[in-house]
Amino acid sequence: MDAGSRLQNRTPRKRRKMQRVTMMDVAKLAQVSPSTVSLYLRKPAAVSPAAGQEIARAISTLGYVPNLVAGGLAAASSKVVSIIVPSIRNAFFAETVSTLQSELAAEGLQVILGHSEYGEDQEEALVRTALAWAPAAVVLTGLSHSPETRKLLRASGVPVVEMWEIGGEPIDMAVGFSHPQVGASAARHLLSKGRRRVAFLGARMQEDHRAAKRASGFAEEIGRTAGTASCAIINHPGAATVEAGSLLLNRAMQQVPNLDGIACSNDLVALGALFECQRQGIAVPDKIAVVGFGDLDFSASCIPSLTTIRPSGDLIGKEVARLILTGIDGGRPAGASRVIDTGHVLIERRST
Amino acid sequence: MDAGSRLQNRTPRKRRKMQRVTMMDVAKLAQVSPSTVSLYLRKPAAVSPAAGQEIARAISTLGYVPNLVAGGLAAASSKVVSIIVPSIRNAFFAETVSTLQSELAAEGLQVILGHSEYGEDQEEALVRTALAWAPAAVVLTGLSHSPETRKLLRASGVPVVEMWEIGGEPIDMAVGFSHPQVGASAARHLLSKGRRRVAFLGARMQEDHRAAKRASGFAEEIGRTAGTASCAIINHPGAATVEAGSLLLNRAMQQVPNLDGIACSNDLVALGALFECQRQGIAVPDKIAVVGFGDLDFSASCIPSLTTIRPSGDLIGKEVARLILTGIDGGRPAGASRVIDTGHVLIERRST
DNA sequence: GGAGTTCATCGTAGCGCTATGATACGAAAA
DNA sequence: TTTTCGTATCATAGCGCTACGATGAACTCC
Repeated sequence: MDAGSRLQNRTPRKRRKMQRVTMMDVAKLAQVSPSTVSLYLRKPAAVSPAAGQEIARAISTLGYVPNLVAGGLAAASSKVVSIIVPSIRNAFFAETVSTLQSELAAEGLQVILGHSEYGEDQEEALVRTALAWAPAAVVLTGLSHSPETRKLLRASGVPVVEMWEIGGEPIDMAVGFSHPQVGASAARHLLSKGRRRVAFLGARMQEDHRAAKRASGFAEEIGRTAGTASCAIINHPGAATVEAGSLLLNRAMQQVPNLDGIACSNDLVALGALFECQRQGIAVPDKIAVVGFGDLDFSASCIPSLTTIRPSGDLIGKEVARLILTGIDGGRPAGASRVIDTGHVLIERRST
Repeated sequence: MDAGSRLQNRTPRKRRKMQRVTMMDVAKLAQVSPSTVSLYLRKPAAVSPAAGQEIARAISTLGYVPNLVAGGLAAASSKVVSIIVPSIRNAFFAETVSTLQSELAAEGLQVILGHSEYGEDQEEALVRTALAWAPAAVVLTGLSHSPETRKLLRASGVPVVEMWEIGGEPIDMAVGFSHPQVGASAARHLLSKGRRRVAFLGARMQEDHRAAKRASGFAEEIGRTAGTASCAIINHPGAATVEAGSLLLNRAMQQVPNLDGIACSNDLVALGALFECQRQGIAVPDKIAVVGFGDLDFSASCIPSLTTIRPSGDLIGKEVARLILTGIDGGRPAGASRVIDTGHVLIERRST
């Protein structure tokens, strides 16, 4: 078949003609070109007030909603930030994501959420789909990722922020604090209260590397002063819950005779330990001092109120947002400012 | 200037040539056409095993990541579900979102998250941007929305699921339970325990309409048996926290002499009340019985363990996912199945 | 008055993919 | 042998928008 006949029987195939209102419709009604409408939408100051008003009127008359998918394709970068956290059920990450979402939304960026359930393979899959959106940035939790994940992200050229942990080599940028130092702070605090027979109660530490690092920071600091013999690290394979706290306390008491202080990887665990002490009539802090981590909602109000370490998930969210936004505005921060230490604060209350 | 010269000085403008690996590159390497690659990616069974293998090899060699933005534009519907909740810090919604995200991710759908902070205007803005993504579905919380929000969503033709509440006219589909009935259940339970001088402790009830409905359901049921005189509804303008629970309990005791039972709009509030009782030496449940709502992590473990109502945020998430997925597969459910009642369960523990 | 300089606006080529209908090629049926 | 049918593959027209460069008109400056 020759080109002629091929051309001949080419029929203009019709496509599901969306009756979506397009920018073209707005342009026609406002008597300007589509480019002007696009320009108005992106930088209103660049079009004349007269035209601007006309366009605004047309938009509201037609109920025009811009198609960000098309915009993203044309601009080769969508107004999307992909956030991957281990679990959104975790109050820490919920707080960070919440703050981050607010800050980014204020600049017209959407948040796409994924959770990895502490699995590196799952994280890798999430990163893969995340990149498929040509996102403005990708936010990951922690510094431990599969080599493939790092490769993918590096190759993509997309700004990457790793949050909730510093102290290693970030892929691109990092915002967080040092987990070993958190453990050490807890240890020093217990030591300062004269405790020498202590334990660290953690949950899911095979997968939650950050919790594991808090534990080893704790053990190291204790070892320096009191010797390792009197420091146990107890792990609960399941999630960090109040119930896990009860179980862990009992195991700790078995393992460390005359236990007089515990640090918990999470305030929920600490609360569980507190409840268990109450149930067994163990005086807190007289007999056992308790330090938590997270400064959750209830920590100031429980009985006794909980000494804990506040990591400021909120501040992390804000800093991540700042990093992303300055990154998008052009100059990506270089050098030292690529890693931000948000620190941690020990809040002393009645439980120690 | 005539058309000729216009044509003449048209230079092929170069555009920031992304060196992104495209489907075309894969096609070239695999010696097939781009359509075949696309087809393989969408329905692998439709291409021959030989071609499929060749394509798979090319994809992995090049590290090809499909561009979902382009795909979404071409297919006129992106693989995105937009979820809008009042607050992700709230454990209820965190649970639902988490479940929903997992279920949808399994089908290749992404979740875009927004939170409205209980503001209808903010919700409207979120819906507007959500629609700009041509999402596969939009998920909202509750049945109360601004008229403009309803109009936008109806006009868009996008499947809409409203969750966490039923008992009104949904925009499209709804999954949840009746909040007045939850209040009534709590009331009946307290009445069955012989309590007659009761209060409902709520937070943020101006904005949180669902909490307000639980309160009025509670008051109504109490009024039917014990008369309204002995039932107070106390509201805390701030968020539903443990601390609010303490404050609210004190106000309730002032307002209702010989208070002997409380229902709380949230387990955190109940926990605060429990702590306050402990602090003041008020016996629970002997003197005051406490019913919560939510069955949060700590509710089974606290002292005394908390009688509460479980709304199953998890189940809601699953059902919403099911509705969305069947909707996408073609036939949108009609009639009664557009509203799913996930019910609620009262879990009796030691606090009553 | 002519040459520059702004400034607002416009025309249109892609962005990378999917959907549509066409087509090539065997196998089965006539 | 011819016709029909099915299957695998292909070519290409958009999807709706943004970015690029062009075009005039209005000003400014010698």
